[in-house]
Amino acid sequence: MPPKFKFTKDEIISAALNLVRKNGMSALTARALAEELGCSVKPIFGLFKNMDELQQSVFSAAKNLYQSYLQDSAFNGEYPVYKSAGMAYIRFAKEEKELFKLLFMRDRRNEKIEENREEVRQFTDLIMEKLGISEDEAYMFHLEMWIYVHGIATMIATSYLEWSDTLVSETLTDIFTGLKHRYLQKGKE
Amino acid sequence: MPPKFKFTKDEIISAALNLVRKNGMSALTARALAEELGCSVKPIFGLFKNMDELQQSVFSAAKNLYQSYLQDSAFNGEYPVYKSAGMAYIRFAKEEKELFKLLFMRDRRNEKIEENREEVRQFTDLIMEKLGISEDEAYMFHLEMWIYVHGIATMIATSYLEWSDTLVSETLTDIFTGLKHRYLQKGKE
DNA sequence: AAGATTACGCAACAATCGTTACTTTAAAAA
DNA sequence: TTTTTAAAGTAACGATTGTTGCGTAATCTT
Repeated sequence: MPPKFKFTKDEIISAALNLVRKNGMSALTARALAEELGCSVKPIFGLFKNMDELQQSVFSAAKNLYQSYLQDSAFNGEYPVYKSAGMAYIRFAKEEKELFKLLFMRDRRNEKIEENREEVRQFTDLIMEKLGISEDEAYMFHLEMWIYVHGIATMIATSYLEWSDTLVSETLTDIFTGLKHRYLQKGKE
Repeated sequence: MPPKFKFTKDEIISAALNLVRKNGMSALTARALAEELGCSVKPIFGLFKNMDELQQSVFSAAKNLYQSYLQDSAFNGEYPVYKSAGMAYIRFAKEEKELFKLLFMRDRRNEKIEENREEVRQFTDLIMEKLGISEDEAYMFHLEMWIYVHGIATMIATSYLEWSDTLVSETLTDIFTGLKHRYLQKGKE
């Protein structure tokens, strides 16, 4: 009886993500999104309770996009498993600067990295096995490595640094090697 | 003939900086600042052309505060000169999270670190002398070191990481040592 | 002490935001 | 074909922002 929906939730989220990836979350206004979709604001509020709910959806969509970067990098086989995660993080920072800021340069007062070791368990396990060090050491190893990856990524996302994939790759290897020597030496003392 | 000014430019900037350091630049509105000062918005626009000009002034004030961190750390003598700069950067990130974001986590499309080598000349000179490597190598050395410092600082500023000064200091030394070995070895090849 | 000058407080303006009555209209059901 | 139902369009509302005109009042000059 009623007219069909002009847009699906996914179409709206996709258009919203498009706005956000170009100019950040602040560019996501009801009217701007309506213009992007070529309609009034009504269809938006028909499918989403309010702009907050839509923002959450866009945030999730951004996470999914990052996950696809991780997957692609891992299955690509260009790098070893552990390294491919770092390369994906940095490539995401380069190609999706606004989304990277949204996901990884936001305030995290309620989710400290030190508190959710579980999330990085896959990485620490890899390192434990590869280097034959304890879990605590592997955790610190990964944290130090990730600080470096995060440093490069944030610099690239803010357009403060422009490094080629090759240079990034070489440097990550150097850093990894340096860390490895330090941690293996630590074990001998 | 006219009544006295109720506030000086510096007083206004100081109050504005107070708002920004607590809740970021978006918290700096004309009315909020007027409330903070206990006056109407008129005195603000009497001394500043518009809010943009005031924002610039607050930005400069934030830079000055960071400079004082650098100075204090350098003259303190707790760390070697080069290290004190990194420690100051990280301490600033910890104690002035919002100002750190404002200064060092903003978009820099027009001022790439690779383009203004001059700004970091003081550091590269230090490293050239200390390690006896070329200017290009010293620049890369500093860049790698600074990526690490920046990584820690941004994590701390976003409350994603909480490290004691001691842990930061020890880790920076380890990283520095690792880098030094790599760069000295590179020279021998 | 009176006058001139101008900073200040009040209140309004336009612009922009999220949100929502009210109306229109498309499309399924009769 | 007509009726019904709800999605979509229009346009308004209230809130918040920067900014400014107007009247008041403070203080220096005379």
